[in-house]
Amino acid sequence: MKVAEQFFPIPDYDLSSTLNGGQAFRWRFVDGMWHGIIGEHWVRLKQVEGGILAQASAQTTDWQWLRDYLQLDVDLAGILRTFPSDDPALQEAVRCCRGLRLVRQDPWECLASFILSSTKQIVQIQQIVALICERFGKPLAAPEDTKIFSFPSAERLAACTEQELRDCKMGFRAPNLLKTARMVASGEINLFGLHHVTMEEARNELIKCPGVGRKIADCVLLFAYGFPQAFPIDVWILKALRQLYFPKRKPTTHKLIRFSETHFGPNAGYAQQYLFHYMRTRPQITLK
DNA sequence: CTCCAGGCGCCTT
DNA sequence: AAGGCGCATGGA
Repeated sequence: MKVAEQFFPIPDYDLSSTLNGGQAFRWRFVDGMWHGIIGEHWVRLKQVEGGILAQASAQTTDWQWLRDYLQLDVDLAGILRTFPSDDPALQEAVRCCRGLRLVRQDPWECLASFILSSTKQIVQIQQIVALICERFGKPLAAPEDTKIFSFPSAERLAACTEQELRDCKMGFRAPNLLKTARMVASGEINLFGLHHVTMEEARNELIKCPGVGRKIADCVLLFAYGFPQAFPIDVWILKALRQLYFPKRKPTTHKLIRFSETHFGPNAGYAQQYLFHYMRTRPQITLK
């Protein structure tokens, strides 16, 4: 197999916690490499000394799509310095998964994936996403004999029946994904436009989609639009915030939203991802 | 078997 | 404003 190969020198980039940490759902670890699809590119990434080794199709000469996705130009150390210094729990979470990053995803793929995420475990979300890609995605030129597909466009999903989507095991989320796909395909929601408005305006637009509330909107704001202060509060973060910061009381999600806006600073979204990963990988330490 | 999963929307107080 | 509940499906 002929492939193009490129080395990206970068410190503090942990592929495992980044690609398998519940931000994106199409990465698989095979024979020591992370296999993924970004737009219409297949790619394989390997964690090596001092950076990341990437393989892509042989005709690849421009790697900017990968640099953008991995956010290689982000100054992680600078971001970590904006975290509150008087927060031992957060500092411990950072020590525990140093090199965890946020990637920059396609808004439609991110929105659709997180509509499928509600009350599902990450493994199941991965399975559902894999099914809709196989069935409704565009076949892509693949290395060796593997079959790979793009993430299905909003237009393609908009043309599905609700039953076709239910057959991908998404249950009650099917009508939400279908209606949202139709809103995006028709232009009723303009996902491209949200790059140029404030976070609050973008959130208000996203929440118009059925099946999209505050939490899912914040995931899209953080993982696709790159608003670093977006702070999605799911059940794990809810537990973390209550146990770490309010062990006596039991504040509501609304109160915790207020707390997160002031406590974590301009990169609250990164702090959220560290706490999320910390809770999921070491729930028994200090927190239970 | 029961409980719960990167929630949302709608229904009661 | 705050809390309860149903929603499909499958792991643990």
